[in-house]
Amino acid sequence: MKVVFMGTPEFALEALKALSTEHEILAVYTKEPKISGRGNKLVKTPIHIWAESHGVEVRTPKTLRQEEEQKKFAALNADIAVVAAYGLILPRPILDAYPLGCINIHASLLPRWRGAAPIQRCIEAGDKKSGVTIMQVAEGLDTGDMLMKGEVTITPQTTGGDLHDKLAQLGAELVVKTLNNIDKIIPEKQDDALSCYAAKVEKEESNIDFMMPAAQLCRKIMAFSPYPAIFFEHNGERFKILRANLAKNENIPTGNVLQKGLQLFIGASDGAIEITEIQRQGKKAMSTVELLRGYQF
RNA sequence: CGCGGGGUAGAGCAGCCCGGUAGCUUACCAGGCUCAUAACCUGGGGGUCGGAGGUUCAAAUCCUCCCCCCGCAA
Repeated sequence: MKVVFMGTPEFALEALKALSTEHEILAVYTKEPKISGRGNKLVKTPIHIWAESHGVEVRTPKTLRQEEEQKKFAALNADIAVVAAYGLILPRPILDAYPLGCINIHASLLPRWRGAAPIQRCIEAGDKKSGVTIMQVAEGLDTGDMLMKGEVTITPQTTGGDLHDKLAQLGAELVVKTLNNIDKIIPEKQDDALSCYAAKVEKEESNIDFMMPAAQLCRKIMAFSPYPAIFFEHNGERFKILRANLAKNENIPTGNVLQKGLQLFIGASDGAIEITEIQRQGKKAMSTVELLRGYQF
């Protein structure tokens, strides 16, 4: 099939790679390079870099609202467009440009967790499973008809990063499968009554909230690990918490950070958590045991 | 030129400002003590102090350039 791929972050890359092995990628749409990172350098998206190194045309319009862009899109004459965390809204003319329309790879079991940050929000909420939904793109936010789903389980040890990687992989497999069976798949409507929204992750959220119940704090830490990561401040330094679990038998005052031998605890509102993986500012991530060999709280 | 931290024994850190051939914790090895819930005591091995120049009688420590890692901001 002739495919136009639209995506931006790392999450989309697996899908693009998988599609490229079985289908023809006519062009790639991605966000334009932006000033980012140390030194404020112009950084291209992972999709952009991959496409360039594989000789695929890259397009980086700021918006698809203009008729001119829409015509250029349609002129590619693809069979279908595959979208994965692209970041731009697709207007009607784009959705209707190709015979098979646009399908999206969404990192949740829709209709649960529509929106921007399904990976983090489902762990934070304590869901026992998550997955990927391949769906038709509609005008509403992640409301289109579903074509295919795949599940993965979430354990208390699953971090946002772990889930991200698994879902990216799963999404890649499913989207290929979807394209190969597109004529046999019967689209399934979403039950709006079961939907919920995964709010964008805001910067302020990564500042630790000691008033949270311990269990919830743990989930949030795992959900936000490794990025953006929950942090606390101590001795004027910032420490990212990358992994934590409930500390049942510890009684630590809310908001206190307590070192006990080679263990590190933090008091939440109704109990304590033990930090097991941590990153001191300016340092690499390491197990708490390693840090405590040389650093005293 | 966005702001900043760091690269020192296997691991984690101190020392650097106020130059004088390196220290702590842990791990490892040996011996001792002994049933200790981070067991303890004694002894021991292990380091081109990221790389290259420079200043100096002398540089991990001061100066210059380079490489690598990371936090913040966006």
